[in-house]
Amino acid sequence: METIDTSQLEIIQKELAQKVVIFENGQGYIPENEDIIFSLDVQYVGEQAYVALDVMRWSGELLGIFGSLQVATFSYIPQFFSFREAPILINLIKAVQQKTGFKPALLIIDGHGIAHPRRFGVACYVGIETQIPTIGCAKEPLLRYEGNLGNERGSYIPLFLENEEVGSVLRTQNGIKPVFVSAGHLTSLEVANQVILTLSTTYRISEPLRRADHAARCYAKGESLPNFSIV
DNA sequence: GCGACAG
DNA sequence: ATCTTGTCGC
Repeated sequence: METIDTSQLEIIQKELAQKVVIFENGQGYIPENEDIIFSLDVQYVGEQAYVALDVMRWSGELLGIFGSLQVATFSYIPQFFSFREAPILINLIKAVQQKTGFKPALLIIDGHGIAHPRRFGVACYVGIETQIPTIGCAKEPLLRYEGNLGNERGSYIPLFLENEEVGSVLRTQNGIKPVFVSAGHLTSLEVANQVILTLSTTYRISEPLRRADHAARCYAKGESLPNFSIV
């Protein structure tokens, strides 16, 4: 087992976090019908990373799902997840843009944005590197929170860091465990919540992230899938 | 000091 | 994330 000095990584995170731009509610990126949205997820087999990227329009149209096999070069450390996964995600985003010509207006990442101890989740890393508006949506919280969440779809309670609202505990389906939403770059928390809720039509997880998750799983198992192309 | 800790 | 059985429900 290799011990890693996370104190140096914390310094790097704090520096990079200064490049992150989060807008107040009502400002920054707001989705429009023609906008193309990229949503990504990864399945690991050891250090082999099977990455999938869903392409859809905000209007709902599915344009395709793309994948690539990459190798993770950084181990998973809680709070430092971005150093492992962001480079992998960025590689596929750039490859898909280059090979298909799709220009994403928004990226949706499986993980946190600024709802992170040093305001630098994986969605922030991807955002500042691509300079594309980015939202993070995680299945587990990284910041502690208190309060009672309403049982109905759309209920949410804020996630605070040093008295600042940095994210939301958002219920996407009635009576179902919530997800944890935050802005990653160039958008607002309000838009992040609205986008995730709007795209979570049937299940706890939003449709594009579910498709990416499913595609990455099939890809990792060598199973074929319609609309899926390796880039 | 001890526990908790995205994927 | 992954390792894992049966089971419930659409």
